[in-house]
Amino acid sequence: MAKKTDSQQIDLGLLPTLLGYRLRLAQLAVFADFVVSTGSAQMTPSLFGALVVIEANPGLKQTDLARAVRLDRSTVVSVLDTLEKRQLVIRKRGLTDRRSNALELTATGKQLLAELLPRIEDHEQRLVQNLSASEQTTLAQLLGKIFPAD
Amino acid sequence: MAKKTDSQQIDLGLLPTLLGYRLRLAQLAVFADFVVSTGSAQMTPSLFGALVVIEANPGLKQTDLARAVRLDRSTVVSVLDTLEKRQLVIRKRGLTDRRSNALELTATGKQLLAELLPRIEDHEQRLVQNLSASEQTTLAQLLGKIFPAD
DNA sequence: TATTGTTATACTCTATAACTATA
DNA sequence: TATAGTTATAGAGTATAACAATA
Repeated sequence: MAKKTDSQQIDLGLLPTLLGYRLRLAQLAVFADFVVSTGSAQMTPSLFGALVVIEANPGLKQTDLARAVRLDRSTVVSVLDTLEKRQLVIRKRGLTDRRSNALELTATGKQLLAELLPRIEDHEQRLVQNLSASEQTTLAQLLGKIFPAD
Repeated sequence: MAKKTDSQQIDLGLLPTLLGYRLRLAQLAVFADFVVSTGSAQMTPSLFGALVVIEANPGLKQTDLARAVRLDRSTVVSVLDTLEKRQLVIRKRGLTDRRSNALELTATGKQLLAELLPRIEDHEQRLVQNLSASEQTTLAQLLGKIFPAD
């Protein structure tokens, strides 16, 4: 029996013209692919981001990490709890300031990150596979103009 | 006294090259501006999206709305509870199928949406103010290629 | 049997405020 | 006094599973 209230084509109105709507859809797709790409590692963009920043800035303190990844200090605590529980990161006592922690990747953390990098590369490629090289550059530039943040 | 662990420039590593990172930043900016733009109305992109879709498809049922805005049916229940509590939407009993609700904007809902539209217009303009008209078109196209969804 | 809306529940992500230890 | 990290707590936002009414 055919449906009474026939669903099929719902009119999205002006939504598709809104940047925020586009971004949300794009992000849903990105997140889903990210998780698949990193599969067994139980990774999320946020955990991965923390690993990357710590690797690039060994010894940085939590407050700085928080600013870098745009999270509250308290939020970073739980990110690090997760990472430390998985033995990917260690919190060393700050040398000069004993209030702070000096964050570093463990050997395991470095190894995982190294393994992850090519997968993230693939992930990135998959996302933009419908774009030419120049389109990819353009997209990055345009997004950068909306929110400059390198 | 100057800071010991000098924060300032944290290296974000490869993050700025990742589409997901760019999208997240862009979305943070969009959301913040959206809330400011709609200010007094206590709006969110998600509530606004529901209003738009209901206006464009009066009488649609919750399941269809859920599919349209890519939320679970159960999630849509709470969205509609909020909207109905604010008297912006009504759930009418389905005519042909009494299991379903036929969703409609109330007069208040239509009015609010009408008032909101120019503000959303401004909001959108503000976001892309650093882009030329052609760049705006390009951006929409490129995002559409990554996640085609009109 | 299947679908619609709903509830109960839970999980993730995030922030605010207050605490402690250090400075 | 001020800062670093932490805890306790709470609020969005989301989903899954099970349920009653209806098909």
